Amino acid sequence: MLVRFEDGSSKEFESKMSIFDIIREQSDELTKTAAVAKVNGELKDLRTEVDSDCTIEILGTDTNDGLKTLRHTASHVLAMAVKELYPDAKMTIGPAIEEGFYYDFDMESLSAENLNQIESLAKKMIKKGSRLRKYDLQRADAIKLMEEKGEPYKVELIKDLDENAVISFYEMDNGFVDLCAGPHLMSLRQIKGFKLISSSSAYWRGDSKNKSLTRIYGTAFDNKEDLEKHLAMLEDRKNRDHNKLGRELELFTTVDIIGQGLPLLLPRGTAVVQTMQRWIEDEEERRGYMRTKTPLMAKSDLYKLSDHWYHYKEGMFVIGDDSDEENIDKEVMALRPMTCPFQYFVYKNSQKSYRDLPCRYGETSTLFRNEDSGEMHGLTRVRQFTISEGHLVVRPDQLSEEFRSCVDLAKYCLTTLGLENDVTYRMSKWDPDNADKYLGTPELWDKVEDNMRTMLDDIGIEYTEAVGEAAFYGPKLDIQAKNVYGKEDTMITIQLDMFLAERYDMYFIDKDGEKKRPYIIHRTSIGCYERTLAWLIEKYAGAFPTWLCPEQVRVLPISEKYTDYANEVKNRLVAAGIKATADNRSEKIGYKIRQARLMKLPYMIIVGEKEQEDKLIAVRSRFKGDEGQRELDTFIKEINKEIADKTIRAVEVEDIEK
RNA sequence: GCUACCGUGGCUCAGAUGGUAGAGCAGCUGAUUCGUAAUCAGCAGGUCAGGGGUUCAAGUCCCCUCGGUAGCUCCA
Repeated sequence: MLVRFEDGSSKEFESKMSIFDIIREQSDELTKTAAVAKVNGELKDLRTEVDSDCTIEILGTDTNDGLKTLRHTASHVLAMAVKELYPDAKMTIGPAIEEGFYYDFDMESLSAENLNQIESLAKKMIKKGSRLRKYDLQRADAIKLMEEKGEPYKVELIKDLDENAVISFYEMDNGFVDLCAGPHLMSLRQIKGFKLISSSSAYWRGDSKNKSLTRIYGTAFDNKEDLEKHLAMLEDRKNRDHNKLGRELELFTTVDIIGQGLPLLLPRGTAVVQTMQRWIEDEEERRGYMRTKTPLMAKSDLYKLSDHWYHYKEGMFVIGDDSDEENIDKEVMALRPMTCPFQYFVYKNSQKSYRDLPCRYGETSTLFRNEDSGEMHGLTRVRQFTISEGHLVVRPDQLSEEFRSCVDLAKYCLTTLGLENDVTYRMSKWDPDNADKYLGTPELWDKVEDNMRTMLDDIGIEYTEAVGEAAFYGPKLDIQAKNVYGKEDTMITIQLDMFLAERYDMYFIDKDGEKKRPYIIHRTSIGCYERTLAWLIEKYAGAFPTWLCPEQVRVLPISEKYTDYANEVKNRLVAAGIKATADNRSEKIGYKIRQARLMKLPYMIIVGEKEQEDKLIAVRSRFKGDEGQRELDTFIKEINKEIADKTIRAVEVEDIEK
């Protein structure tokens, strides 16, 4: 057989051979770094035997697939160590994930100390080294083996496989065996950095009805330096975490007695949000939106009309008891979890002609959602939030153009905030296997999803498709972003809805004089302000672009002698519309600068004898450090341009201290 | 909602095995009047999240509630 290699070379082999042996024929060195291989483009374990002409791409531990293989093998080492220390632990699954691996066990939960013990044993095992031997069993034998080993979860996994599936196992030198499809490293010696990160819990098969398992997260690398770098990066993330930074920078706080998921925006946080809100409201109005202001609550009947009541009552704050038979006539209200029906009634206030469409309604809308207690987090998952909500009522022939304009607006917002490269687009589809969760028929869903796909392809954005992520009334384009810990959230969503117009009996009179159903686009432009603020804090580590800063300039007199001049400068800045303050405390200049830097201010103006005499100012920025003296008017002109243009100024000097 | 961990002055944290709370920063007062990331001194500040229990004695042990963190599950 003829084996072709990635580099273009090829070699003839007599008989069938494992990929590993083929690699060894090539070079002994290569066996030290090779982790896995692609045979004719398909990922294969190095133990795989080839017996016909093929192309082989050898993937080292420095490649994505190679590192993934290494980490998968590391998860087996973890399992081996756990089984040695906790023989009663039952193994379940242990895959490689983005930044490492995890393994789920049915066992007691673990303390940090337990984790350390497991880690040291695992490291010892790696140091000792072991080859991994792979062997296949028929289904029945596989079940028998795992029953003998007392691994009920493995038995369950095997039973899910096809009757005549061949099931592979990997065995270590010490006899530790794990059911696994592979691929795996040939031996443990390639694992050079191993670290357990945390333990937590996870449900068996990801279903909250199932048993809660103990999950151990870890990571592994093919060299120590990368591990160190990774751990340093994990540490650095904490410094960007909005939940920590946002409190330090006095942007928001929470108060036990006020309640979970109910953050208080402090003056600084409010200033940032207000700046965004004014910008977005103006921008939307420029784009033909009409602003509404609708009630924060309504009778339950309103939500019944849309089916929200039946689909999401658990997620609503209901006022009054609708199960109280005695007072069946008593009004039951609910705080609104969305704005849709309110704006529908704005539309329905007058009869609409085809000429009136599209109707674009926008509202800075406060919503209430009764999230489960374990779900709340900082500003990203809260029970009350304010969103740049909007609904477009459109004729079918306008759908495509209006959808595009919504995407356009969202992209404009992202670009202006400097976030456009940090998002991914996801088309969220319904789940035909859970049809009762959705309104409408499969035919309609197929139609509207095809429609969305066409529009997305037309616009030319790259997107993934996700089953079961749709709203109950239609598919969504979700714009996703990851937080500092890599957890993904929806920042912006644009949804197609072909059901609710009928529910609320919305129509327009078409050219032919007939009543027609409009389509509705549910959308947000900048998302909800709390979540977007959180995202911005993490993106900029609290050092917002100047136009968003709650305090743009702080005037720092060298000593109290120059307080009057400092105030004069500050007053002129404020009069010019700049968010400026003066720090007139009798502190040394270095101290004042330090504090202003810690609060991540973009500009400091330092005034002393020289400036007062020459009627100048000395500028220090977080972008360039000491920028020297200039006229105040020049500075005002420059900063006002920076604010008006929403410039994102690049930082040219590094912080001396974090 | 589940599992685990955590909750000590505004903030960050120290307070083995139960013996009656301590530091730094911030704050206040005074001194200092200073040229680009921390001037000095003094003062004040805590029913140790809340409630219940065990004990001669609880910040420390147990239970409940509230709140926080991580992961899971959920997210119109």
